[in-house]
Amino acid sequence: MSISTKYNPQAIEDKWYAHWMEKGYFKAKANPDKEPFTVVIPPPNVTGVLHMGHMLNNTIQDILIRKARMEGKEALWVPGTDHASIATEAKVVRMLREQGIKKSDLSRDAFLEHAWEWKEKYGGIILEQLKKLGASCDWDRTAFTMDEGYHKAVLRVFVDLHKKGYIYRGWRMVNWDVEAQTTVSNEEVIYDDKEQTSKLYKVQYDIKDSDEKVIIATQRPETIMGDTGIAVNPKDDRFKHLIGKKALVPFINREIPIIGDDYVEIEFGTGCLKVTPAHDPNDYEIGLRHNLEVIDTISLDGKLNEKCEVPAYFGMDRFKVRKQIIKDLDEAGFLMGDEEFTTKIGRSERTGSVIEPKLSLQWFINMKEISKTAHKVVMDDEVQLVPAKFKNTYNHWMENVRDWCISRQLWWGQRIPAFYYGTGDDEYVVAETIEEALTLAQEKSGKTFSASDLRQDEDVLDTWASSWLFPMAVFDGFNDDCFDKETGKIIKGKNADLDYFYPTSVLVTAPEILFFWVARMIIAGYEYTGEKPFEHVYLTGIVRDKQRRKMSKSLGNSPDPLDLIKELGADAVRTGMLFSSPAGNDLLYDEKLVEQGRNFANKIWNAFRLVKNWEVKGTSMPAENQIAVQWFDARFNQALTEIEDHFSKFRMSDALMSTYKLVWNDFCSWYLEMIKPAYGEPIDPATYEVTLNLFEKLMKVLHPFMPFISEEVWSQIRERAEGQDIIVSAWPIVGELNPGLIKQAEKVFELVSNIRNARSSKGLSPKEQLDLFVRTKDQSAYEAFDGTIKKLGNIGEIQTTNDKVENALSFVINSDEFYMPMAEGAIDVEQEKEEIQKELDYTKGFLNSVTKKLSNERFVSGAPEQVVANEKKKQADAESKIKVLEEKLAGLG
RNA sequence: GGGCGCUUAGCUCAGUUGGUUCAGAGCACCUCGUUUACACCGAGGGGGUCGGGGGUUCGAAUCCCUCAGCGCCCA
Repeated sequence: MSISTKYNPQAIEDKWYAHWMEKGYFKAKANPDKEPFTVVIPPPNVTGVLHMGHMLNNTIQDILIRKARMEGKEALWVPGTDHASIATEAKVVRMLREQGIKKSDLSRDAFLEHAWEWKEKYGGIILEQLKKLGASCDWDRTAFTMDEGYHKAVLRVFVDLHKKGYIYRGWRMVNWDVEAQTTVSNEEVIYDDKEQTSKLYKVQYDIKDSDEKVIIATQRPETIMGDTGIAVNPKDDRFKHLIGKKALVPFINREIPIIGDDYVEIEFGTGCLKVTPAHDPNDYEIGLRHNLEVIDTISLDGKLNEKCEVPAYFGMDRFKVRKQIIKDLDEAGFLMGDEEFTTKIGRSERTGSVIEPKLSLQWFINMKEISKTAHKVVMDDEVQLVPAKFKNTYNHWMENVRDWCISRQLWWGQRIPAFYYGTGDDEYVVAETIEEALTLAQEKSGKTFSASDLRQDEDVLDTWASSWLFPMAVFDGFNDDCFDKETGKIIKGKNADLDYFYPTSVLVTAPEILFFWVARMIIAGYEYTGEKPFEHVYLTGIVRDKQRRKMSKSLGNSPDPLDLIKELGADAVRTGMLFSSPAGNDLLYDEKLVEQGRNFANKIWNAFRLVKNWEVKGTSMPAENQIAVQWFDARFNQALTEIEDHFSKFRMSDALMSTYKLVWNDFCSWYLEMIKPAYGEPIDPATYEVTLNLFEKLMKVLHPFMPFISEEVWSQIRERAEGQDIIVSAWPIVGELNPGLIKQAEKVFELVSNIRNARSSKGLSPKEQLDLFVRTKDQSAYEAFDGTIKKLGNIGEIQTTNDKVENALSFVINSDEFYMPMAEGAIDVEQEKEEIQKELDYTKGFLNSVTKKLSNERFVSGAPEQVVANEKKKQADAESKIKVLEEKLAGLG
């Protein structure tokens, strides 16, 4: 059989993915005989393309799912996408603009048609890309947050929460994105990495009935016309006498009160703060405290309106007005100078335009009450965050949880099911359908309406207000059968999938969306099912480049994952991502890591070639192979124990590293070398069979990490019947541990290393065979491994001796002495003496420190028995080693 | 400004309640090697006073204080 010396992943990967799909291995269904293991994907955005973050995130999910599947669980990974209201709408608007179509020229329905078209065309790309990675999702269950059922669920929840009193409508200071013409959440406002230099302008205000003036400092002089107060710190001796007087706004001479408020920092600026409640969140709060008027001088498009009372500014953009008013103030003598200061300017994550704080009527969810359980369960580890350090962050957010503004001034998404029948603030009803709304409206108002009298709210819901239902909604948990509108709960026993697969097992996601999404899913989960949505939340790190910069398209520092897969293979990419990725730690991406993964695949491939190319013939298993098999079996069990432990703690990269070392070091470097027949010689059938078994077990452990190569090797290593694929094979069980044997083997390996080392230190070729004399008290220690030592150390004869051997290469391990006789004159006695003396000095120093410790009365009485006993053993070992070395030295003359 | 966290070998990180194998792993690096699975390899090797200082203790990478630097979340 001829197999390439290089592993070539491309053809193999596509072949196996197609095979798995065809066999339906990814599909899961409610099966009471099995334990469920469920993962729902963090739905990628429909506008997205696969980036390195997805690679990491989905690799981890696939590893968990594949392992669970092999463990005999009903493993279900539900894929899906979310509709990404703002991002998608922005994309569609841009696309239309390129075609010369303005959104404002389209009706809502016409626009949505374009949006759906766009979604159908591009929305599934990312899921297709995940297949290249090997993701074993149940694709039949692919969910989308605007699917018909999902859409209904979102509306149903809105109606329900409104009924329960959690949803209300109110005026709030929101982050207004002038360009996208919508509010965005606090989390969607980004502040520049670097602080920016901005100017603080000093503007003088006259005081009514007084010759005194106040000078305020502001970075937004264009909002002056919206001022309704001047605030000073009541402790500020410079100004406190002014409190209660009236100041006059420049140009328009509006009388505004001077008030005292602790918020004002005495040191900052001039110590006088102009208060513009309509255009600054802090000012709004001050305004509330002092009952100040709210004058909204900036329109939704970012231009000043008539309320600013200066006709020259009407319809002018806020930033243009800033430039203009500085000139005007200066000319009129109000400007008293400016100073530079550093600030951070908030911009919209979506459009990059400067966020305008704006007072507006929005829908909110009152979070205090509804989030209580979700707060508690994480603190109590009922829902476990991994790594646990995120509990702190979570706690802090929950303790200060703020109401959630859920309306967005967009068209793409779930339109808020509120229907207005009049213009009054309270003249509306909330209902799932217009028919219900009509009934409710008539009941509430006592009047008779037709459908056309009702006007549905123009806004849609925040995308997170749909994705927070994901773990329930993907199982159609809000359908008419199982959702009880009276109690606002999902009833058990009405939905087989939900009953079986929910709560899900693990959620794997990025810490960035801990609040956006994770916390809210926990809230929704308890609200509707009374249960957690998932047992564990595994928070991955962020993928960064070597300079620790976040990977991003705009920086161009992210490789294209698909190119990478094409070049090096999906298995390599998967392991590469994982090699350096402890939970919650950022991953510094380096293509070297992926290359390491590729090298690993190649190593496995060549080990496979070696074994597969052996000629099988002969008699029984030789003794050295028997011990090798026993040892590797013990080592495998030990490693598997470690690997299981790592998995149980979600230490995925450690689990991979243990597997890597088991395969490369223990199996390839030691075991295969131990049993490898001499060149051209056949291997005995028993050793061959056992080796195939071991290889199979290794491939199983490897499968979750490297599904493709493990399946390929599995398929070739033995004849397989239909359906005997590794993906559905049984995960190995830890067998008998044999720590004694492992220890013994370690000693032997150390001996082999010493032999090789001694040889190479004398410049001898490894091919040159030597004999070995062993001087030891425990002759049995090395006996079992005689054959191994001969083979790996290229030793001719092994003999025990009671005497020193002259003219030999020698070394000491613990208190055992080893000699390899050399030709006369090959040993440099002086050099030898020097080396022994060096080791002797070191050992004496070591003994000294141990003895000192043991002669310390407080140590002997204070330390645990075990520790003291151990020190005593160290002392004895050192003493005997010194004796051996001294004898040796004496023997050399 | 408030809260949380980090600093261990050139790089990325382990190090569980202070005390067996406590100073480790992978990669990188250096030397040697075209040995018959693999140079995407093999054999061997060097490298850290655990950020600085102080304290508790018989004993500290591990606990406490402090200084310095970095990061994250919230305002």
